[in-house]
Amino acid sequence: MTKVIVGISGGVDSAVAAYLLKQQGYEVEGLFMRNWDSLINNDIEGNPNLNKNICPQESDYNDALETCKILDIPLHRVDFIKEYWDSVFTYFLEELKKGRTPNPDLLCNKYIKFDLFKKEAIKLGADYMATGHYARNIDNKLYRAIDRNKDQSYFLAKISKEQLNHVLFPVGKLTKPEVRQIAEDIHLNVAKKKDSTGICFIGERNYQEFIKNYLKPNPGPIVNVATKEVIGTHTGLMNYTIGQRRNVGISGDLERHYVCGKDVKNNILYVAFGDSEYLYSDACLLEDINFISDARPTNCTAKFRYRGEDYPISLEYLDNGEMMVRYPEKVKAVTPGQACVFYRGEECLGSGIIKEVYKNGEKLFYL
RNA sequence: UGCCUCGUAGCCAAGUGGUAAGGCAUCAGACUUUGACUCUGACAUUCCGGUGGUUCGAACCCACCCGAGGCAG
Repeated sequence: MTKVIVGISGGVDSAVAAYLLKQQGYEVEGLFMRNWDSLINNDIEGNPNLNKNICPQESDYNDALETCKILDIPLHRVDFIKEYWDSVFTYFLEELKKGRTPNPDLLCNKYIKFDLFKKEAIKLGADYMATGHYARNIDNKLYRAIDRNKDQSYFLAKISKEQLNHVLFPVGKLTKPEVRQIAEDIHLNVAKKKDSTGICFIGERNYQEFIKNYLKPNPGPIVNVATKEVIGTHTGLMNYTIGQRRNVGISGDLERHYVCGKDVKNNILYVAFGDSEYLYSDACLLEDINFISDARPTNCTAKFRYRGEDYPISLEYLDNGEMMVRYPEKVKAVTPGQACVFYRGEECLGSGIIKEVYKNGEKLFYL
């Protein structure tokens, strides 16, 4: 019998994934993973769960146990707290120090779920591993989920083709409502559990407070990018992302204002007013390129943020391994540190990390 | 010292006799496996610098006081 180890998180998607595999005749076992410990990791400020008598990770574990009992499958457990810290969280902090906006979940998939977790699954005798991701793996090609609203292929865009070997995404062919319906039909304990949000394995946090646990705030001037006027004080560049409106902390006889750039060297936060041209760009330079697909197109589409739109782009492959992406349509709030993920139709081809942002052939001085 | 203007929620700011617009900020939700963006809702319970007065009735009219600024000098 073919054995599949399913990453059981304590949520609906992985639970339904396990159920579906069992229906298909696989020998299914669950593996619960814990990668964050609020006490060990000094996750104090901005943590809404400290005063609760059970931490959410343990509560999720209990849900996972209950789910596996209902499905009548065994549940294993493994902790990668140190590994998560070393290969995901330190990167996250280093990027923040550079004034960039990292997306730790892409690294979590690359280094934890589709590496350490997979190795653990193999140790447990797995022929395949499976997760509750909304994405599709067809012959080691990564495709978007059928449910475009829940598609998570963006988060998988840093893994390799090899990492897709023997990987199943059972809910990728279903819509979220269908998954919920199945969960209800088989009376799963987590059928109505709210979708999780926030950094994967860490959860919802007051972001600025959360960061304070690890990085010293360094206040500086907020400058109107159009007039160069100083119009306020920021709490530390790491607390802001490009395109951000809320929590910028200036007020007065003004229109809506958005963070449009950062000068890390001079500790300046640049702000633009209204639907400003300063928020748009038409090209960006990518580093840390990863291709899942063998295809190397010069024209395709791309997303610049999770749940962002698809934009038509052209790709230029540079000699140093970096890439120049051009999008004549102009895109709002393209942000250094975020992943630019390439698609050709339904296939997710790969990604690069945004390094510099350009408009009219010039690197934007405020980014 | 004389004259003038102004003083409305955290910040701007309408309203000039009939019972407090709006914007920004903020807060709370929705959405969301990255910090957004977007959307929805709440936001001066008799109060418009203070104290008196006129009036059926004032933030809006009058007097004085306090405070901010400007012009004379």
